[in-house]
Amino acid sequence: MPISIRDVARQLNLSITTVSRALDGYDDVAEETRQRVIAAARELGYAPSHTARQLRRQRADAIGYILPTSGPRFSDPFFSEFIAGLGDEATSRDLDILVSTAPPDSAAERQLYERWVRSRRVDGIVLSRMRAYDWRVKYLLKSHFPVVALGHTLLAEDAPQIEINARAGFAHLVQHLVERGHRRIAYIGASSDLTLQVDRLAGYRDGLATAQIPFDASWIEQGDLTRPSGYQAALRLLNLSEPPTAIIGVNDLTALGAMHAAHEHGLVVGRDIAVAGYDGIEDSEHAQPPLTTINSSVYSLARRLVKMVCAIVANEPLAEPRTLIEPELIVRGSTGG
Amino acid sequence: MPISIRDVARQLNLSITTVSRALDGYDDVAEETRQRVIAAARELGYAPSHTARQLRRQRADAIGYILPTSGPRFSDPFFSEFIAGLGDEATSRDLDILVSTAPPDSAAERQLYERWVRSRRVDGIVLSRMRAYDWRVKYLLKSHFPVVALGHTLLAEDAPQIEINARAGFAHLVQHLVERGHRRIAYIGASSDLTLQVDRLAGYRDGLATAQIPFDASWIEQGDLTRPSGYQAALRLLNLSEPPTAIIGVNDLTALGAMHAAHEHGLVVGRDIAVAGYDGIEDSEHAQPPLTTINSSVYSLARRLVKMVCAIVANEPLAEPRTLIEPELIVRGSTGG
DNA sequence: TGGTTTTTCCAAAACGTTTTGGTTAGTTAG
DNA sequence: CTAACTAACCAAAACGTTTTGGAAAAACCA
Repeated sequence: MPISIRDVARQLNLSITTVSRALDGYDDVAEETRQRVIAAARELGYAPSHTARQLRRQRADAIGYILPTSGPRFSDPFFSEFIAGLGDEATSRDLDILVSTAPPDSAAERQLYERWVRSRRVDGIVLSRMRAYDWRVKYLLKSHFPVVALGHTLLAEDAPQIEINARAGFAHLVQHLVERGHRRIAYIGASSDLTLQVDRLAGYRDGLATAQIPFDASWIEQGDLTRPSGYQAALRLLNLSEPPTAIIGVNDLTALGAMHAAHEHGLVVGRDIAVAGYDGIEDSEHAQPPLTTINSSVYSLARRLVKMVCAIVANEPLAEPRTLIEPELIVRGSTGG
Repeated sequence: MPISIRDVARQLNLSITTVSRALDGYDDVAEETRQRVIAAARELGYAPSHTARQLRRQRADAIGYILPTSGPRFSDPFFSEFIAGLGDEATSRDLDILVSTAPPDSAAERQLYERWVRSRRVDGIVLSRMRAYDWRVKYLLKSHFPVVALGHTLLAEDAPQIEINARAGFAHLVQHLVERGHRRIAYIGASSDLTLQVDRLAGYRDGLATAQIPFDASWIEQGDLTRPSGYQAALRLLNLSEPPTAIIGVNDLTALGAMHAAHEHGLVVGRDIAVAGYDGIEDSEHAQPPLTTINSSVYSLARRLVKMVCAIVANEPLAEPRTLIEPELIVRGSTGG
């Protein structure tokens, strides 16, 4: 059914070698022959079998990304932006993104990564949602498998990465709130397994220290990076005998959930209470009022990661195996801006 | 570097045939031999090359989905839910989802589909955002390529599909608004190239006719399924000399944008104006007030589509080549519920 | 004219599996 | 004892390309 190179060769009474070399631009095929081959291939609708090329060239022409899903209500816009960036960069290089899904830190996740690596299903892997002692990094580095990460781990050996300086960003965010007169500043975090939590909490504490505000553990809550968990955590904070006058969410979704809780508590966000987040997802602009956040351009980060992993696959030296990007604070109505 | 079946065979002094048949469960290998093979494979960390298996078995073990992207601000939660559903169902079947990105109805999109089909890159393709005269359906059917679609086209021959009865859903939604006392009900749609627009507009008009409200073209606006376009369209509607008292968005993002415009216009959504959407994305619950919408469980639809395309790939008869699902109206605060 | 170089084609091997079609030794039944 | 059957292994072919290493004819130069 599908046209193979043998069909083209037969029609032209040439060898399959000549057809292959003609289509691939080898200079030992006469130009006239090349044009005949190109015309016949087009006429017959021939395209090389991707699988056969993969096998011969030892290339999958795909970059892998495992989406950390947790069931049906998986609607974090971070990931649709991230995948769009991965996809657009891959497409521009005639690569595809191979996507699979697994709950983070599960046996299923492990099996997937191992399956991909062992069977050479993809040429490289992009990681996100880094854990402090991330087995994925250990495994992939040990396997000498091309990998890049958004964010860092606390491991002695780490994957090549792009990192946003969240610690500085958070300190800056606290400073912004202090300048707005806030002294009771709460923080809703995530699991301390995730290095993003480690960094952002550290930044928060840096900011407090700089402003000489004593750290108070009752201002700390934990969510799971989702809007509902941010909502629940904020309800608890708002029910304190001395509630905070400002809440920082570990990410935008958490902060959006906290805004919801504040609204339900009869507070006017931006006047009675300040709320801020992190990531700069599109939803943060559309909140009411718009959410103050720290912008990390997810789409372009994703594109850079693909570029980076492709360089590794091609055995090119990385200009910068670790890139640290200074984030940008975007002040909007949710902190009275 | 990677372990091949030859390494396993050499270690056991067996043929590669025996190793292959032992691992694949053939009954012409002695049980004792099989156990030795399994142990050696595990010890050596052998996994079959996916590529070589693909070539021999003529299977890609992947389902393709091309994400209709339009640049960096691509953050429609519909797609992260959809991909999560695709991925989870595929994973449960030891398949992967191959994702690529292209602007809808572009040359790039066409090239991608053709590349995938011709090179047998994927075993089947899932389509969404159906166009009325969708070239993709024509091309894939003509190529006898396994394909399933979320939604229908207006073509004489259509792909196997799952369809939500949006027409009836919209009529019902209009009825709901009429019961709430609304007679000036506007509709913000999308491009009429998309069959979702054709169906939802028809349902809107059905609802007006049933309520004996004359259709008024000045209540019709067009967006592009994004929040910002919904916002702009709603501003225009609200600036009419006789503005509508209710606005229906073609999808939830459009409606959320319209809510934003209403807020800016000083209107209280759910009291001064009603707004409703379609899709039931998670964001619709979290709007303030929560958005009345028509629920279509994106995640489970995606899972069903994967199941369906796998049946086609396996040459199994489809229980239902066309499934029509009746949607559920979810009344929330945005329509005064 | 003969030797050397260049052009342009081609057979075979390679990639790593799975499947086909045997072969051989051991066992069983008449 | 002999013929038929079964168990359990194996070489070769297959999948569809790309690459290696020639071979042969034409062109060039002394």
